[in-house]
Amino acid sequence: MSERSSVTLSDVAAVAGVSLSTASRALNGGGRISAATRARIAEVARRLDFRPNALAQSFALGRSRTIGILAYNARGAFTEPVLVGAVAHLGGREQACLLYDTGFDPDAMAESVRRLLARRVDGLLVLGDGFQSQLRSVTGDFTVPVVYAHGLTDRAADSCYVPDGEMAGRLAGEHLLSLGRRRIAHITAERHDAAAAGRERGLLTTLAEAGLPAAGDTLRGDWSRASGAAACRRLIESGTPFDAVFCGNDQIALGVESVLLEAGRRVPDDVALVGVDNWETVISGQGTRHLTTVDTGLAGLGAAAAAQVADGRDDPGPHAHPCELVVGATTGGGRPGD
Amino acid sequence: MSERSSVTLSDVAAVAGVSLSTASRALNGGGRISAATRARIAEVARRLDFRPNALAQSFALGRSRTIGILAYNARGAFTEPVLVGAVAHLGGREQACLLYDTGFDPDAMAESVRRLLARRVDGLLVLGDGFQSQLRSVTGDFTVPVVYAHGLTDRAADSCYVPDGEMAGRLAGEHLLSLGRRRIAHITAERHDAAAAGRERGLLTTLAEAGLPAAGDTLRGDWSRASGAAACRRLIESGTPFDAVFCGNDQIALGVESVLLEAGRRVPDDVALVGVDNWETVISGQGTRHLTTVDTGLAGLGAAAAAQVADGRDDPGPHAHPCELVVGATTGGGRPGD
DNA sequence: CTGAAAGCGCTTACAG
DNA sequence: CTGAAAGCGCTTACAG
Repeated sequence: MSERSSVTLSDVAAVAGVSLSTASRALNGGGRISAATRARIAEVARRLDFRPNALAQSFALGRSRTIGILAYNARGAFTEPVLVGAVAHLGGREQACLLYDTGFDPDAMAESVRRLLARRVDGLLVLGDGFQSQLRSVTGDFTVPVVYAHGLTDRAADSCYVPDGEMAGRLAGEHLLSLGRRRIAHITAERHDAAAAGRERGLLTTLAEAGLPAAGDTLRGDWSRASGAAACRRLIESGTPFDAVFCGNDQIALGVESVLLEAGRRVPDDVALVGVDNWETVISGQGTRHLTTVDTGLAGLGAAAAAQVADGRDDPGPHAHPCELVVGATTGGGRPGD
Repeated sequence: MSERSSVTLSDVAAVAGVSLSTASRALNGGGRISAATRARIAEVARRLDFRPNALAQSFALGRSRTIGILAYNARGAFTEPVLVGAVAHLGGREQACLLYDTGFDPDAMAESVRRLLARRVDGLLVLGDGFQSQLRSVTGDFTVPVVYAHGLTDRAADSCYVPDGEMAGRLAGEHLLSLGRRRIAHITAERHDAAAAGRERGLLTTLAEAGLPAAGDTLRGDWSRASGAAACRRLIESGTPFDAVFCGNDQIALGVESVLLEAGRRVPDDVALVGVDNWETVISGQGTRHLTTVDTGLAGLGAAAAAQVADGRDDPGPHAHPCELVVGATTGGGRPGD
C-alpha cells in the first residue's frame, strides 16, 4: 500500500490498448462502449489498482468535492454534535468540508463567503448556534445549494433544519402521562426563548389533550442548574402538589433533583423527572442511564442537512427534525437510585 | 458578491499588460520581479477582486489543501471535541478535511487509507476514541505527515497527542489540598483503564508529596454515575472519615454527590467533590458552575494535533496535552447549593 | 463504438 | 527582470 499509487488513466489505457478517452468513458459509465471493451478496461484498472487523481478530476469537472461550512460558533456545546453529524455524513460520501468559524461578525462572514466561492465548494451548510434567533441568509451569494442547520433565516424559501421543540415537549408529556403521573409541573427558561417556548407548547398541548391542567404555572429562569434548583424551591414552597417535573433541559433537571433529594422527596417514586438534551455520557455496557431526557437529535439533524446539501436537493422552508425520548432512572428506567 | 468571480489570472495579466507567468510570480512572491511590476499586478488583482481558482492551483501544485481524518469512532462522546477542535483549527488555515469514520475494522481502515491517498491529502490525523489502548500505525502508508490524537500507536516514532492524565490528578489533588482538605478519597474506574490509572497516579503523587495518605484505598467500578453512587455507599459504610472525594470523571462525581445528599452530608461543606471531563454545559452569563472538574482540554488537543499535521512539522513521540482545573460549587466556587 | 484534440487555470523550469 | 511553453491528469464535445 505504501507505494505511491501514481498509476494514471493513461497507464490503464496503454495496458488495455485503448485511447485515453475510451478508458475514461469506460470507467465513468458515459457514452456507448462495447461491453467487452468496458470489461477489459475495468479489469485492467482493477489489476493496476488505478485510483483517479481526485485533484485532476476536480479541476476538470469544476467540482471540488468539498462542502463549505459556515458556523456562528463551532465550539458551542450545541453546535458540536450538529457539526460532527454533518462532517461524518459528508465523509461517508467522499465529501470533504471546509469550516469557517465566523462568530457573529458580518464582515467575517462576508469574507468567508468569498473564500468559499474561491474554493469552488459544491455546497454550503450554515450552522446556527441554537440561540441566535435569526440567521443571515447567504443563499443569494451562491449558485450551489445552501442549507441552514440549527437556525432559521429571514427568507422563507431557505431550507432550514431545526430541532422539533414541540415534539420534545409532547414526548416528555406523553411519557409522564403513560406512567400515570397527573400533576406535571414545568420548569424552564424565559418565555422569549424559542426553544423553551416550543417545548412548553408541546407539553401543554399534550396535557390539554389529556384533559389535564399543568401543576401550577410554568416556572421560569435560565438554562442553568442553579436556576432549576431555585425554581424547584419555589415550587415546593408554593405548596402546589406535583408528581412529575418536565424540565426545559438536563441542567435544570439536575438542579431540580438535588433540591428534591435534600427535601427528602424520592425520585422517581415521589416525583418523576424528564429533561431535554441528553447530555449524560452513557458508556455502552457501563451502568445505566440516570436522567430520562429527550434527545434533540442534533447529530442526525446535522447529517440530514448535510445530506440535502450533498444531494443538491432543493427542499425549501423549515424542517422540524424529530427528537427522541431516552428513558433513565428518573422516570423508573434503569435501577432505582442510580 | 453574487457574480461568479471567474476573473482568472489571464485576465489580470492582460489588464496589467504582462505575461501569465509574470502575473503568477508577482502574486506568489516567487522569482525576481521589479517592485513596480509587482505592485501594478497586485493592484490590478485587487481591483478585479481576483481569487485564484483553488482547484487549478491544487492540481498544478499537487496539494489538495485537505487533511484526511481517520476516526475510530467519530460520534463518540470523547472524540467529538477533539474532532471539532481539529476541524476548526484547520478551517482557520484554509485546510479542508475529509473524515472517514472507520470504526475498529482494519479492512475499513485500509480502504480509507487508499481513498485518502487517492484524494492526495496533505496530511493525516488519526483520532482514537480515548478508550482503545493502542492505535494501528499507518504512518508508513503515507509520505505526508501523520499525527495521532487521543491514543498511542505501537511505533515510538509516531507523533501522538494524549491528555495528560497525571496532570488531571495533580490539579485535583492540589486544589483540594489548597482548600484545607486532608482526607481525600478516590473513586474511579478499574486499574487497567489507562485514563483511570494516570489520574490516580497524579493524585497519589500529590498526596505523597504533601506527606498525606489517601483516605482509604481507591474505590473502583466503571465510569458510570451508578458506579460512583455505589462506591460512595461503600465508602460511607466503611466508616473511613473523608472530607473530599476525587472522582475519576464527572458522572461518578454526580453519583457520589447524590448519595452524599441522601446521607445528609453537605457539599462542599462536609465533603468537597472534584470530577474530570468538564461535561457540564455552562451557558455564558447563566447561573454558575456546579461541579468542580478538570477539563481534559480535548478541543485544544485536537487543535494542537491538527496544527502539527498542517505545519508538516515533525515532532515524534507522545505529547501529553495539558488539562485545566475548572472550579465550581462542589469545592466552594459559585454560590453554595447551586 | 472509438480516437485525436482541446480545455479546465494554474505553476515553473527554461530561455532570453 | 520577463515571456513562451510545457505540464499537472482528467473529461468531453467533436469527428470518424
